[in-house]
Amino acid sequence: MAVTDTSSITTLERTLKLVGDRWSILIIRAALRGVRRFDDYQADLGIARPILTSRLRRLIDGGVIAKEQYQARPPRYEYRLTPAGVALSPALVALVQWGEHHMDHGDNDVVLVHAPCGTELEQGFWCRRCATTFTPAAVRATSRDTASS
Amino acid sequence: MAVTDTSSITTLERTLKLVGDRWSILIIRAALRGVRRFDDYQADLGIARPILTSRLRRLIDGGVIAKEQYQARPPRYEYRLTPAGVALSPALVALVQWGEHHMDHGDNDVVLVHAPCGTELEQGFWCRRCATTFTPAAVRATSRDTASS
DNA sequence: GATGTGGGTTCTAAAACGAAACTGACTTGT
DNA sequence: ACAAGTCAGTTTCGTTTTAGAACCCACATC
Repeated sequence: MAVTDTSSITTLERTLKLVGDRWSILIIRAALRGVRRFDDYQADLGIARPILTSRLRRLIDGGVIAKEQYQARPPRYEYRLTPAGVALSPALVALVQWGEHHMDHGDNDVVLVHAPCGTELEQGFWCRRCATTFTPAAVRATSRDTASS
Repeated sequence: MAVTDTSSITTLERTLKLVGDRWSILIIRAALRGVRRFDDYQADLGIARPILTSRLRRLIDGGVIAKEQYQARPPRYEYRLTPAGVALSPALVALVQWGEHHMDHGDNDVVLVHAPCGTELEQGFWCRRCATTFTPAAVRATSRDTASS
């Protein structure tokens, strides 16, 4: 399975440097749930305040979260996802999905479903041209130049 | 967007405790690429040996990787993904995809494509019943009982 | 003027990480 | 037989990150 190749190591590594820790993904999920303010993140996640400070800064630098002032005096800010941050939700969903299916989940049997019909969703790769879904085995990495040729 | 709910916190947290560090995902990618042996992981990733030891142990305990003896004397082992480990590839792909699109990638423009036709893949949520793809906005979390009703 | 709130910083201890060397059980070459 | 090499780790030690508790500051409210 050729999901990656040598030259893409850097990108994944940098992505993981940004969100590949125990808190960032949880912060992003909290943001998706509507959490906006410092203290709310702190209470919601049970994260230590200095860590939250540094994670928020890193996510802001990485373009995942935007810090917006919502009142002038005293200056108060809220932290909300950028479009790039929202675009991380497939990764988040993939992790939640995997956890629900493969971790020994004692008490909770939560599943993610297609809201309109209630059917459990599958996550797949979609080819627009072929109008088909396919498995990881049919994924290939290539450079952008040759991809469009 | 209702990707998650309160009761699934535990599962995501436990999932991240298993694979939410800087190395585990990279180890899994190496395994997907065919890396099998201790020293090969070490050389491929540039990871410190003691860390590799502890990560492999954790991934084995988590059911992501299996340790198999491939020769008896001296006992030598290889570390390969279990089906659960392979099932993490959508999450891995989602992260790679996101990185390619949203990180400022200076020099590498690698994209993931549908191997048969070379078209860049999209990652989506697929509803088997409706035979349609949909966005994160149409995802809802529910308990397993009510999901199938 | 006392207390509360939001958004942090400082300080210190604990844990994780990394580099390099060492161990142990064999295999291979001479 | 003896030296050197391979694989899969462990040990040691020093550095970096992370966690937790407490503190600080500007302002708002009672």
